[in-house]
Amino acid sequence: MRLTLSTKYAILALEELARRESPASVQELASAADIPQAYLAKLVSLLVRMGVLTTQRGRGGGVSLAKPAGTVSLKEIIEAVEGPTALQDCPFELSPCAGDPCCPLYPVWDPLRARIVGFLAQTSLAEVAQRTTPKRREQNERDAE
Amino acid sequence: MRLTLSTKYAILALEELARRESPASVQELASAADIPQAYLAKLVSLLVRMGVLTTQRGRGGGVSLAKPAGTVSLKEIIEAVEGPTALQDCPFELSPCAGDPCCPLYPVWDPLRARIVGFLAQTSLAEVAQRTTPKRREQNERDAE
DNA sequence: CAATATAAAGACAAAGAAGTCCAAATTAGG
DNA sequence: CCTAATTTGGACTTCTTTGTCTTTATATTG
Repeated sequence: MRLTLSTKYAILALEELARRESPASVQELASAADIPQAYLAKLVSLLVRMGVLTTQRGRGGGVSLAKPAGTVSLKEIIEAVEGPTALQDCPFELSPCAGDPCCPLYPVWDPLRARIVGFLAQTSLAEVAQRTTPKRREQNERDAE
Repeated sequence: MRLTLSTKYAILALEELARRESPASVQELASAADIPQAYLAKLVSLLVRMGVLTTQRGRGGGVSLAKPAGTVSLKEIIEAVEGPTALQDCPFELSPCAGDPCCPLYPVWDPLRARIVGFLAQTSLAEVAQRTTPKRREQNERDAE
């Protein structure tokens, strides 16, 4: 359960993409979601390798979702960015939590973790994109200043 | 909710200390809890400044808890190490979660966060030290190799 | 006082995350 | 074919975390 800024960027960019019909360029996504463009370009590259995005080079090209937004879970995105085991271990790192009942925090942490992961697996990009209100977008824009 | 290795080290070292009656040297703690000694020395120094530990220099000196282990919460320790707001924000960092209902993850994350923080506030170092079984200690020692 | 054991503090190195820049490859349109 | 718009890839910087090393300050014991 160690999430970096890259996860935030990935979710924000994919969210933005899910709200559009047509492909968007990295530049458009970066400015819409307020993400450093060159950094996002690398993230996009990673997400293509992980099968979350597809891209089209050249004029008129851009980035598209590899699957419908309703079928992409947050869990999938996080694992693509942070690695396949990112959601398994305890944030305290006292030990790899999933499967070590000897950890003193295990009895409390594990059920919570299970609920979080369950939620992430259940929640699709489409839902997040829809749930993000215009109000929140304005807030983000203000934060950016 | 951004926790680093330092938090793990702090909890392990304090746990070890809580199991003893008398002060222990940084060296003893480091080897018992398998933490790099010089790094732990700095952590101890921080925890002294934050009022969690007291130290005694010179021969026969060492590190002691500033308060009884039953009165030190995990929350306190985490905030001492990571900063006072470490437990407030969302691990996805989509926005500062505590108090931003516009975040699309807020409705799900915030109750979970509240439960985690509640647990951390309720759980004392003494409980964790007690709950840590000898089996776990052996496991940690094996892991160290 | 001398020797020893200890914490404290600072400089430094290593590794990873975040961010920037630039050149190359690819595609569309004129 | 040429140009513009794109992604791709690599080199590089900067910052934070983690880790090491050395010196200094402080206390105890004999």
